[in-house]
Amino acid sequence: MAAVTKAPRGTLDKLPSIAYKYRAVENIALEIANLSGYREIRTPVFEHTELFRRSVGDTTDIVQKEMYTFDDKKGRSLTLKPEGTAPVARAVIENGLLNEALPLKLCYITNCYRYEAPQSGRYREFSQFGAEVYGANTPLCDAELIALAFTLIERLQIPQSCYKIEVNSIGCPECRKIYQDALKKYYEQFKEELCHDCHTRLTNNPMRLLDCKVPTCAKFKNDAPLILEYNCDDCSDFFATFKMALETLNVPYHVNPKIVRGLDYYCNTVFEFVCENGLVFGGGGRYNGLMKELGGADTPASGFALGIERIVSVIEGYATSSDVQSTQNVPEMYIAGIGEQSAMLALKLSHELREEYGIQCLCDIVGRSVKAQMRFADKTGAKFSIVIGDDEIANNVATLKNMENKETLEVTLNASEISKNI
RNA sequence: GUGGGUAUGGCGCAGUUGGCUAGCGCGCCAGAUUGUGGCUCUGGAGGUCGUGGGUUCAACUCCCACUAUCCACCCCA
Repeated sequence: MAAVTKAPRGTLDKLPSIAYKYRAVENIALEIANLSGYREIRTPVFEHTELFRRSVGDTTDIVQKEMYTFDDKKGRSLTLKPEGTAPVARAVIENGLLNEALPLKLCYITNCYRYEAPQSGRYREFSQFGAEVYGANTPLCDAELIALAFTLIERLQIPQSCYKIEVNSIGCPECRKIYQDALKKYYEQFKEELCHDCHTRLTNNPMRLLDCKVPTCAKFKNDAPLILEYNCDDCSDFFATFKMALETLNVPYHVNPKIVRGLDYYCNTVFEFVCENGLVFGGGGRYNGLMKELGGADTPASGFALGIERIVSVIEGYATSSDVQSTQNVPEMYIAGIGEQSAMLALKLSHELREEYGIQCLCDIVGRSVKAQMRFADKTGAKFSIVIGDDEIANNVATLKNMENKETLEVTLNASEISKNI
C-alpha cells in the first residue's frame, strides 16, 4: 500500500468504534485525580534532548536507543517525549510552581514516543495518564498515589483477579549503594556464565541484572541478595508505613522484591500494575533526586503513569462499565423528511433540538428516500424518529416513534414539544 | 536488534499440481405498486491479488529481495 495511505509503523488509529473508550478512560482519570486535588498540566510534545538524558538516565534503553531525536533548523537537539515525568518536572522548575502551596499535585494525559519494536500493547506513539506529587517525602503520599490509580482501575470495573499491584522499596541512594555493591559482588562470581548484556549491566546498572530473562543468567536471581534486606532503618520504616497505609486504604498489593524499574530517577517506593498475562500497564515510584538533578530546588517527588492503550486493551476483555458505555455516540433522535420543504423543516428542527435542548439529533442531508432514511436511523441506533411530509406540515402534527418498542405518539411539530416527549 | 507466522475489494476469508472476464460472507448504495427501520429477495459500486525484480507462452499461485503487520525475546506504559 502506498505510504500516503499507510499509518507509520507502531502507530494506531483510534477509530470511532474504539475512540470513545479512550475518551472515557481519560475523562474518568482526570475526574478522579481532581477529587484528590491533582490539577492538570500540559507540557510540550518535544523537549531539549538533554532533559531526558539527565532525568531518565544515560544508561537506560530509552535514552540509548528509543528516543525520537532530531535537530531543529537552528541545530538544537530536540526529542519527542518518551515519558511524562521529566517534562512536568522541568515545567515545575521553570515556572516556579514550587512556590505554590506544597505539596503540589499535578496530573496529565499525554502522548509519548519511543522507537521500539511494536508488539501487542506496545506502540511507538502511546499515551499515558500520570500523576505527580512534589514536596511530600512520606509513605502516605506514595500510598495515596497508588490508591488513585487503584480507584481508576476499580471505576473501569477491571476485576481484581486479572491484575496485581506489586510494590517494592529500592531504598535511598545510600543503602542502595551498599546493596548494589553486594549484588555486584554476588554476580561477579558467575561472571563467566553471564550473557553479554549482563556484563555491561554489571558495571553500568547492576540492579538490572535481576531483570535478565536469559535462562543462564536468570537462574542466579533466586539466590541473589534482596534489596529489602539492605534497606537502612529509615527506609525500612518508610516501607512499613507505606504498606500500612495501603492496607488502610484497602488497596490490595503484593510485595515483589525484584521490581527495580527501568528509569534511573527512582528511590524508595517503586510499584507496578501487572496484568495476569504479564503486561505491565502502569508503574511509578518515588524520585526524590530528580528535581535537584535537573537543577531545581532539592524537592522530594513521587508519581506514577498508566498506559492508556494498555488500560483500554485490558477493559476490552471484560464487560464494559456504564461509565465507558455512556461515552458512546448514540443519537437520541432522527428526523426524516419527504420533499424539499420537509427536508428544510427537518434540518431546522434538528438544529433547534441540539441548540436549545441539547438533544443529539440527526436528519437527512443527502436527499434519500424515507425508507433509506429510516434504515439509516436504525443503523445509527437512534432512539426516536419522526417523519415529516406535506400532511405533517399542513396539520402541524407528526408521529414520534420509539425505535426500540415501536410505540408512537402524536406531537406538535416544534422543538419544544418534541423535546418534552423523548 | 534476534527468531517465527502472515500479506487477495472497508472487514473476515477461499483460490485446487501456475492457465482463460479473481470468488464468497459481512458491510456499503439502490430497488421490491409510488410516505417509514431491524427479516427476506433483487440489482449495483468497490481489488493494478503488499512493493520491486526474476522464471514461464502464461503467476494471486514458483524463486529472490524489500516493506508492512502479528507473536516471542529484550525493554517499558
